[in-house]
Amino acid sequence: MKDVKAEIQDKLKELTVSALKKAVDEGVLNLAKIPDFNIEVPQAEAHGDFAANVAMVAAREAKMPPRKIAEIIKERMETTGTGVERIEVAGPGFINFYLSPTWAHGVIPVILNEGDAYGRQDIGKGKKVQVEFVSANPTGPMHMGNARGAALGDALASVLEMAGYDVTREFYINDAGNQIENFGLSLEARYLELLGYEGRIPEGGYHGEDIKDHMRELIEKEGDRFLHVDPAERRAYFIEYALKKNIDRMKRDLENFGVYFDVWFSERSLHNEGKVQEVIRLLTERGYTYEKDGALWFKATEFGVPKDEVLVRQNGVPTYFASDIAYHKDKFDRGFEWVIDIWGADHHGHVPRMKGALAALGYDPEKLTVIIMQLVRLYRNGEIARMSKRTGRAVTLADLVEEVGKDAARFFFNLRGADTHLDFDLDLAVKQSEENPVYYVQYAHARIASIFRQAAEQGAAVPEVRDVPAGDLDRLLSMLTQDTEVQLINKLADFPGEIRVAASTLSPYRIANYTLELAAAFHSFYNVCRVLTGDPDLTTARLMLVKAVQQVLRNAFRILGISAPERM
RNA sequence: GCGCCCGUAGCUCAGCUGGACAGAGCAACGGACUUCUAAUCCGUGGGUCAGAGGUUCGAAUCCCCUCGGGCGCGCCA
Repeated sequence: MKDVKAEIQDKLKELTVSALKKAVDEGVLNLAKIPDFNIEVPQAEAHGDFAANVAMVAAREAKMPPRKIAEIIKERMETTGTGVERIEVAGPGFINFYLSPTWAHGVIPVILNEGDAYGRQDIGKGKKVQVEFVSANPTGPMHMGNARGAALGDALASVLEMAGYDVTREFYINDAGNQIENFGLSLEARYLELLGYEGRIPEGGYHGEDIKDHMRELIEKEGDRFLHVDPAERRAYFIEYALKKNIDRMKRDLENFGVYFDVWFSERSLHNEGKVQEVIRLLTERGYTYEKDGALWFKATEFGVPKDEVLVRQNGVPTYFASDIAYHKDKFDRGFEWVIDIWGADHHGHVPRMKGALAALGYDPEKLTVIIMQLVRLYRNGEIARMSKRTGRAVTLADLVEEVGKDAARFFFNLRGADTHLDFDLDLAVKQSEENPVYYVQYAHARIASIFRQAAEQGAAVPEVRDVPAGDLDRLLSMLTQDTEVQLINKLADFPGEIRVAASTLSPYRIANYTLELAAAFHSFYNVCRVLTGDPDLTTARLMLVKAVQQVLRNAFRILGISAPERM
């Protein structure tokens, strides 16, 4: 919960504000109110540890050059006992703060004390949020797009948990509608074919090998008895049979990918419980529907959507849209205060009408956030590979895990934002698995584990922080003054802030990038500083440092769903 | 045609939600293992931030337009 860096920034801001107030009181500076400014970290080290942009922000109102304002504030800054070593005015008017190199050292005991909880924040304040992701059609195996969605959604859910939200992971099973009809017809066609009869897969049906496999297996178990069963009846049986197999397999594949859902929500249950009919009735009651061409339409245009949408087809069957409205209504009725959906880019047109429908029902559309994830383009043998599961040739999530590995795949997907169009070169990913960046970050963890094994042999151990007298702790940690040590410690102090930003911008990829930076800082340190030295105090201090690094790596890995190996 | 996303080094991408000279990895080249794992480190070269305007003290970042790529615009999901 503690954020050493944010505390320093707050303190510097307070110092700056009071200096500025003083100047105003003295009449040297003419400002009606304190301007909105921030304490940021300069990208160039030479510019200090922190910098305030207050002078530039205030320049217009104060009618004074920014550098002059900065000087005025600087002269009135009260820095005794704050760790600030010097202050300089630079560039267009930045006030740069140079702190004692040990300003962040206090983060080490914080990390060691908080352990797995280090980085946890409370910006969510326990708010109930649902993250719905993957939600792949249960008509076949999951593809690369689903894999990306799984990696992204799970990491996002974890980031939100770390940020203090009460998160539920949910998978929506599309076990109703047209595609299920086609699924049944496809299964039936294969069944007939396998028994030497003529079968025809309908337009929009499924041609994959998995459909055949299902029926082959069924024939082994139950023979040809369905030849004489009423077609509608046998299709229903085939659907039940294959759907269960597919869903079980999806659960298994996702678990192998390290993704676990709290809720598997069936679309069919919405129909069975009359919730689809109810939502259609409600929309009609509220005057947002009309009949045309024998179908029932939703007046989406009243909500800024380009065209109205069909809710119930001419044949009386509700559309996917209708059940999706019922589904989202149900989400809010279950008490979620915030609902996040992760959809593929091919569904983005669905967003405004979904929000429109929620508004029509009297729900706040702002409480629904839809993350549009750009599609994965798969390359194989240097060519674009079609990902349609209907060709039966697509690389599945299970293939990916087997070929590339869970850790590499999950890390790779979370290295980029949802916005990026992702080209996944399968050959390259497989071939370069040894060079995959995931090994870089995991190696840092394994190296630290190795140090501890070595330390144990030598009888050196990391002391429990609570066993070390406070004065002693400061003395030990203040020995860590080499550049690589200071940089590494500063990086550790960044973690809580990274969690906050990743959560508030819904960008778990930041955490992956952070692990790369932290690992880089550690590897640099490792090549310069020996941990196990002849000096017991220095050894203890460095053991605490690398223990803290290992802890933060683990916390980040947990979010990303990758393992923390003890050896590599 | 209209809407959404993207365009940063040879390649893949960051760029802290407007800050001080644009960064990293891969690829190329040159160095570092009798010491806790060299799956590592250190160094060198490389960019008109697609293009043109605008807002601002200040723009890769925000707004408008153009060009290029992806995806949508179904009584499919």
